[in-house]
Amino acid sequence: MAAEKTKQLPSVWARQQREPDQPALSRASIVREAIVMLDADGIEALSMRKLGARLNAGATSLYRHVATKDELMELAVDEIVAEIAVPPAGGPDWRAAATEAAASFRATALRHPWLSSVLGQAGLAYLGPNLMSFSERLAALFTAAGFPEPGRAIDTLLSYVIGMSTTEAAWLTTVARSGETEADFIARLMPAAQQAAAEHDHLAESYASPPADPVEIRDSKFAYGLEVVLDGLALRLAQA
Amino acid sequence: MAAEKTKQLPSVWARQQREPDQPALSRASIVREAIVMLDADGIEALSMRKLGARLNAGATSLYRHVATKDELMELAVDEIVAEIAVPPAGGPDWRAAATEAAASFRATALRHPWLSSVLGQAGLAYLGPNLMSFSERLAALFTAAGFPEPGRAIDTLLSYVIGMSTTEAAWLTTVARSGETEADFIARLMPAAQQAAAEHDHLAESYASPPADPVEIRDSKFAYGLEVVLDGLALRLAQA
DNA sequence: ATGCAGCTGCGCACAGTGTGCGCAAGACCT
DNA sequence: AGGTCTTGCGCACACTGTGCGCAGCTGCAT
Repeated sequence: MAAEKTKQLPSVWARQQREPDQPALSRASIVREAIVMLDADGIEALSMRKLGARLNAGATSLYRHVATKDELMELAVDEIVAEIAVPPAGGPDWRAAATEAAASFRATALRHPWLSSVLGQAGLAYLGPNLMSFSERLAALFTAAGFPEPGRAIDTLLSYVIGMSTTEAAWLTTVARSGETEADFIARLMPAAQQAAAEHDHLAESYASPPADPVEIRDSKFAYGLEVVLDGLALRLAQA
Repeated sequence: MAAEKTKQLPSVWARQQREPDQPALSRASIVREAIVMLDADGIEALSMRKLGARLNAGATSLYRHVATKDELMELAVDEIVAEIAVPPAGGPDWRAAATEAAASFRATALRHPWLSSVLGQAGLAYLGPNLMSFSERLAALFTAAGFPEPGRAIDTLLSYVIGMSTTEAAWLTTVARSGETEADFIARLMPAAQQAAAEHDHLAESYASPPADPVEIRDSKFAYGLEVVLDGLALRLAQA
């Protein structure tokens, strides 16, 4: 038993060579695997122990490459931000470009729903390289479009996109935790919602409509709000 | 020592009457005290044990009134939502009313920065009574203003407000954790930020401007984006 | 007056969490 | 050949949420 624990057998044959192309443990591999776990089981399922086990390592071994779990999350967020596509600046249609960037942000946030949880706690004060270049590309886009205060326009657009995506991601997480399909979950929630809304005229009416395809509803809701924001921004641009 | 633990002395005189006006433990008092702790020390400082201790009760006693910690958070959120003021519907100026509601939401979110963390994880699927009446009042406001699709207008506005408030709250939480004033924290962060932005032309320029009053900056940033969204909504209203 | 049922609070215990510390073993440079 | 540096790991600590069963109080039925 003690021999098992020390794992150090006297025979050389028992000791296997380490694979050189398998970098064992590295910051990159840790972050990559953390993202896999986060995507699969959500934010509260990620623990250093489980992550270590997934990497054939002890929990505390990870701390050689990552100062703290919070730092790990920062790295994971920055890694994900790289997935957001921002069209190059200088194109003829800034609105189309902004729409594309917004859609890419939303798609990324929905692909990794835990991202919103982290943003809610830590915001965008991360300074990671991918986040910086994301911001830079947005700044280039809006500057080229002629906005006198591109920073404000970006903050406005991003606030909308973050708010809507966060709400959606939280909803999808709740649905996923229930183990049901979205339609089933809605159907099960409906009576409670209608009862809670019974005292409120406008809400009751809005709950009265028959259920439609939830995915389509969310898509068109996002598109509607995005158009509203872009209309407002276009007004600012025209005034400049 | 054993006598201390059982706390049950044989003498009647030692046993003090329970104050009847002190309801000992109740769902309301638990939620109230939880909010106090959340406001004071943030979301990660709230534990059932500490909360119980604050109420002169054991940790597990709370579970008689609250099913789980998550449920406690739901109750706390709904309690806070009651603080958001929405002007009555039917006034002459829907924009002013919407602005007021948005400002009240933001002020509430900044007064209780942990709220954003919870929203990021659970969204608005709560169905609490205060949240329902909040939604109802918004619906009344936008319906009275004449919006053909008040739900979409509300979702758009709320997404912007949530996104901006969440970002702000997260930033303020980070600042608060540092123990410095916001200005000091910014000053300390500046070199790192400038270095990270060095490779990016537009960002470097935006970081080059001298530091201004951060509170004023945030206020005007919020107001700018709000006007943008309301302009976009006004356009929809005019087209109807 | 007596007994019984239900409610409240609590201590114990379990299975987990993040992470500091010190040790062993290998890698690499001198 | 020796010394320094890096990497992984086991142990331990202080803490978390919460299920379980027990003790005492309250109020109602007999």
